[in-house]
Amino acid sequence: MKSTSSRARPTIREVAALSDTSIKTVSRVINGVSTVDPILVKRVESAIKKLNYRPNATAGSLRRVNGRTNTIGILLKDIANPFSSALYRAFENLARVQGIDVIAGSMDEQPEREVELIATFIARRVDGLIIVPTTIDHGYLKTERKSGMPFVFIDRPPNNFIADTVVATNKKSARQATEHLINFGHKRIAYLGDNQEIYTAEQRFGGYQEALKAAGIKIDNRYIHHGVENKEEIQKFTSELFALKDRPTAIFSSQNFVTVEVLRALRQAKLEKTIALVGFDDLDFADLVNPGITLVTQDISKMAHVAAELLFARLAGKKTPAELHEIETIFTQRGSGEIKA
Amino acid sequence: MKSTSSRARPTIREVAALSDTSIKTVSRVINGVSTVDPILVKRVESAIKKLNYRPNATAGSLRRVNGRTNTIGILLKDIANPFSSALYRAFENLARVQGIDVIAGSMDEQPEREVELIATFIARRVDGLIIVPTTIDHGYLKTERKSGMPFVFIDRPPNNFIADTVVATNKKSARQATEHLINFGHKRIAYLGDNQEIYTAEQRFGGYQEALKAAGIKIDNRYIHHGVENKEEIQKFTSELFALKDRPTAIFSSQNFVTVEVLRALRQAKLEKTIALVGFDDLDFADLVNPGITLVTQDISKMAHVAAELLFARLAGKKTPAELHEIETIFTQRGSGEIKA
DNA sequence: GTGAAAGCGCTAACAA
DNA sequence: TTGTTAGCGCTTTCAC
Repeated sequence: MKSTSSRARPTIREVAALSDTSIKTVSRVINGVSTVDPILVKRVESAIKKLNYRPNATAGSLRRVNGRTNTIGILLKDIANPFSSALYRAFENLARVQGIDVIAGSMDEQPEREVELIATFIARRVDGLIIVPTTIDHGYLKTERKSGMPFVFIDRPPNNFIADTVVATNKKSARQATEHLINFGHKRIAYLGDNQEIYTAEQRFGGYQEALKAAGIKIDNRYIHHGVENKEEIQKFTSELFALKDRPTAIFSSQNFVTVEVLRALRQAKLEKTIALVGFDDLDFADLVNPGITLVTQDISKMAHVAAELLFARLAGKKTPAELHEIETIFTQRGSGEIKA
Repeated sequence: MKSTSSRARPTIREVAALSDTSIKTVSRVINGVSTVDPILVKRVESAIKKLNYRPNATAGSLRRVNGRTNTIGILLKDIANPFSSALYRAFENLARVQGIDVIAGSMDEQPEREVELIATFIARRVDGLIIVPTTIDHGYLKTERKSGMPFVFIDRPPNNFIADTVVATNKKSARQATEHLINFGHKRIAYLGDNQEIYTAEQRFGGYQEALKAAGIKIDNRYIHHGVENKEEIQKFTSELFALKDRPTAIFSSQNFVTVEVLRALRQAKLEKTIALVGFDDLDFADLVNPGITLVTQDISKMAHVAAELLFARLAGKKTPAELHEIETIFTQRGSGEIKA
């Protein structure tokens, strides 16, 4: 037998030697197999304590029959964004009760970063992957699926790849939000949102358009802005908007940080009580400003639950076709959306 | 040789067979060893592509000479809290450039959860650990250090355990914030903060006390509240506070979510322009309410940088005594803290 | 420059 | 119930 190095971590072999039994018995004790003599269990446990032995989980999964690492990976837009971190936390809670750990990565909408992170996670042999995808052809995942790795997409569906997907009712909810403004007499309604290549932005803009069309309101491109790279861009667009003779009487903002910038611009122009505002996504201070901000909120907890259940079911062997789940949103009126035209 | 199962992932052995070379050469190609014949490199690379081979990182680290997994663990209070997620993101960025992955866990101030998560992370053989500790005796980590695992504590120091620590200048900054209120003529200044067993709360309360003492103001316990389990509790305390005949003319709030609740209470009582307010921690809407909220903000990015550098230095073998770094905060006046008594 | 053999720490299979 | 042996997929050692 090898000499016990005092620097390195003790291994299962050293525990077996100290407790005068075999490594297999130690393995049984570690894994809580009930058929071990209680006396041996005691001996092994005291040896573990004495040596401060910590089983090596990565070594264990190497030979394990299903090769599971009890880890899932989650790819987010940006963990520092409240939507992402709330999603992450929801998954953390759901995974923990299954004894599963979560590893995460932020992609910042960069496709090459998505590919890179997926490669990293596969190299770590995660059991499954939850993905808020970037705008990219996901065909490259097809070969990956052959190895049995389950994927669940959340917030946006994949492109050119079929997999379980959980999204909010983006189009329908955006339409309802816009109709809400129309019901308050608005006809000149501005739209600000992200690049239309992004699924959620495209859907929400679609809902906005549907509402206007249904109400017989012509779409005016001067009121519409896609692509919100940075705050300055939003400030520039809104200041031009507010300067128009026939400026809009209401604004629909299709994303949380866009709403924040729009609000900032409205307050600077002292128009926050004049121009109506409805936003998509939650803001934790929505009720703290005056007027409060009327918002369409995604049910993040529900989305995470549905996605997690799907993933766990796939891990448990569920073989049915990929499912698409649309989760209802929550609409909360707080004042900004109820300003009349 | 074993037969190639079409279901399982290909291994290095199958790549070697297909490229008609040895597994050692494949290993060299994967790891970018330069001494391989370019022709062999080509053959191996095309076999990798053909088989869609993905190296197993966990298997690799098992035999690797330093045993590194290129993973660090980070233990947070709650990843859904903006302070935590900003920290996480900062570490993610810093680790990525070193080719290191980050795994995280939320502890919700529960000591048993801390112990559990540390055990999990050690079982995964993380190379190092960044910890926002709960209130617990960290003596149990002493045995762990013998195995060479570096620990860096952030936001709060460990108890009964010496390790690198990065904190904000909590006491000094709280004192300055309180002095700021005193300079605006306030003598009745309320304090709301977390349980004093929590280091940051205790330090910040200490700074508050120092400022009052230095100004010759007697501390009035009716104005002080420790322990902020839930929102209702804060609402209850503030409503009692506002009902006092000699109610405070200013409030110092020692934590982000406490400030939000205080603000909510002030607005409900229509006192937000009457009672001054200074808060510790950042709020992303500080400039969007009226008056804007005067805040002491921690330099999260700097804290993460310093902590990460410490950790990487320890991983690189730095053996000097444990260091304590105090990072300066940023004070931003926005109106709420400049209301006169 | 290349490869055969050993072994990392653990679990599976099977024998005792 | 317990232990022995093989082997997970890779890196290391060392000989060629």
